Amino acid sequence: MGQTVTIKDVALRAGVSSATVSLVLNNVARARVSVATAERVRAAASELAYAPNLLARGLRRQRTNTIAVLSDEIATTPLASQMIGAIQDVAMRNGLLVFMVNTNGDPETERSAVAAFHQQQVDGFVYACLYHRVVDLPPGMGTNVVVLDGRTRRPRFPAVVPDDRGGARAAVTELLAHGHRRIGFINDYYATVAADLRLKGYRDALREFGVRFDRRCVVYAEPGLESSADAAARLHEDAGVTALFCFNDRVAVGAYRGLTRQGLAVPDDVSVVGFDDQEFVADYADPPLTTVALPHYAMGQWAARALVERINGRGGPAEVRVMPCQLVRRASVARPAG
Amino acid sequence: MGQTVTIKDVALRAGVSSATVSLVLNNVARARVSVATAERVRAAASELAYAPNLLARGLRRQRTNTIAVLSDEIATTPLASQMIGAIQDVAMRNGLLVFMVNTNGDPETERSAVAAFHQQQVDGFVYACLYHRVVDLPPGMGTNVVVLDGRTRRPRFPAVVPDDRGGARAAVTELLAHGHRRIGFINDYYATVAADLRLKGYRDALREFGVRFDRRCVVYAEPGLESSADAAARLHEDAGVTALFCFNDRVAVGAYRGLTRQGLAVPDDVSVVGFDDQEFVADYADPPLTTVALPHYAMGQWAARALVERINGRGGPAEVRVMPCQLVRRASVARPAG
DNA sequence: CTGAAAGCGCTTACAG
DNA sequence: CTGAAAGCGCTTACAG
Repeated sequence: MGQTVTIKDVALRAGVSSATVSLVLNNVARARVSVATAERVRAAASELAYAPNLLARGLRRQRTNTIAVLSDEIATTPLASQMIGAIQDVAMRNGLLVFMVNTNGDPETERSAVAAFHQQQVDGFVYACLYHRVVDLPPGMGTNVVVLDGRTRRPRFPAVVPDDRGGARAAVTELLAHGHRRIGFINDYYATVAADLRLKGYRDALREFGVRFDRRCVVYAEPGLESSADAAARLHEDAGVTALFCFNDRVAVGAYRGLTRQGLAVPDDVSVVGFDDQEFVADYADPPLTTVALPHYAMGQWAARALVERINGRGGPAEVRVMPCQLVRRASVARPAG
Repeated sequence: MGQTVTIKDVALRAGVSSATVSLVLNNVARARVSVATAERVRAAASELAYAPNLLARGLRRQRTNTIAVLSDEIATTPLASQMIGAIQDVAMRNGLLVFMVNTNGDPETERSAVAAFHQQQVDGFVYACLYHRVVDLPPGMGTNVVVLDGRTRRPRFPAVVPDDRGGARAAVTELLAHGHRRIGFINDYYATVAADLRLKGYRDALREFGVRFDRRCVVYAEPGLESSADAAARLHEDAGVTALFCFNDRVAVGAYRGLTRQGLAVPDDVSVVGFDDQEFVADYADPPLTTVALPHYAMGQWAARALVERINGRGGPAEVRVMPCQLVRRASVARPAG
């Protein structure tokens, strides 16, 4: 840097005080600067390619136009990079610069990151979760906080989560609408918020079609393709299922595999629906997988906008926004055989 | 924020000047402060939970301990999030906060981002590319710049790229070592740096094994599974290939599909090797794909470290670091049939 | 050993 | 309409 041009240089060249330069360049309405002076100032500024030092401005204004995104290693997981992209887009459009850190969910790291960003005088925080969950926020983030893909136990801040229940309902409805009545559900092994809500959505759909819930149709798969493959095979053999709703697309890929091994074809013998619409998984499956899209971009956008509102003092109440999840139809659903 | 505690509050409570507080808290060696005074200062600081305002410090020191990562929409692509993770890890360990923006490679956006970060007085830039390429950097980034997964035409800054050529050579050698002699190469449709280098690596391996290069064995696939599927089928039928080296894992998935349609099994009838080691693609393929890993984490780490060195004035010459690419053996390679 | 002063580069009442 | 002054919260020679 070294020879940076400051407001003083502009003032000198325009033959005015630096106060006047500031007033002109910031378009301060109540300051009635003569047109001629303003003109000279602008000319000088542009000739010198003057750009205000944001540190000095921030120090003086007590406002930095920066935000921090704390994430649960989110930035390193393919699924959620859309959320980050959305935040950045909104930030840019609002003249905000964004700090990003990933804490791996470690409370110690979170704490120190929050402290560091506070010292850096950020205007607000987005706390982004790797997957839909109920979180305990690190202390001391202040009041300009928005939770993304998660929510706090008590609604202290705006939060946005996907409509897992509605999405699951849509997925299972798609199967029911094709005539399936024996529908298996391979749920997540972990008792997550999403697992719980997707089960509820599964039952919702069944109920609406007057199909009785049969607990033998729901099964929990451990991580890894093999567990899902086994689950799918069992569900077909033991529970006589003609369709499968899978907790996510990766589970669905496992299910494909289990079915194929039994000599069963998707969707001719068994229909399959996934969840997430994960790129290179759902679309690369053979046949391409019908699934439910997680609205990552929309959630990120909503969160960033909510934060901007808060920062500008126009923040509403601490709403938990539930973002709809669209069904994406591809080629893994057909009417039941026979 | 509002009632933040400043150095003045600490000074008041400790009964010293703010200069002394600063000296003590920064452990300034040449300042000989009495042990008793230092003790009082530290006590006061900790009682008040004082944390220095980094804006003020930055303004004064002309050094902010922040860096900016400009990316080519890198952060929104699954492949490269490892690079970002690595940068953040190194940054954190060095007390650096990181700004992140993705410019979608738009020169206009890049320019304004660079300007904004300059105004924010960042200490340096990482210019991160989506894929290995030769780039024109936006003007005015100054001297503390490192290029990640790309390099400039002239070596002005440290840069780190993957060893595409060596990786390709390793991939094809794996095939040759299993006894294959007719080896097809489905290369990228676009004339990228990577496409060029991987072709060179392919030829290197052939040469080492005394296998003559046959141009009918190399083919270019457009984006999308179908084009790769066709290419694979053609290569097997027309060129009598028993093994396939694919530009990347996604192409390999397409190849699997084309082979399967011909009633050909991987690896019993045709062996396949990919490139990238893309999560959920290479490992989820059936059979799991032998491939070459792109060293994203290592590259990100190297870039961040090089930037730290530069910032600290210990930067060496503008080296282009070529990072080795490891072969990852899975289940898609076998000896040729018969 | 410690304090007063200047200054980093801005913005914002306050005078005039 | 415009300038001098104070102040945001630090750090760093400089005195003493």
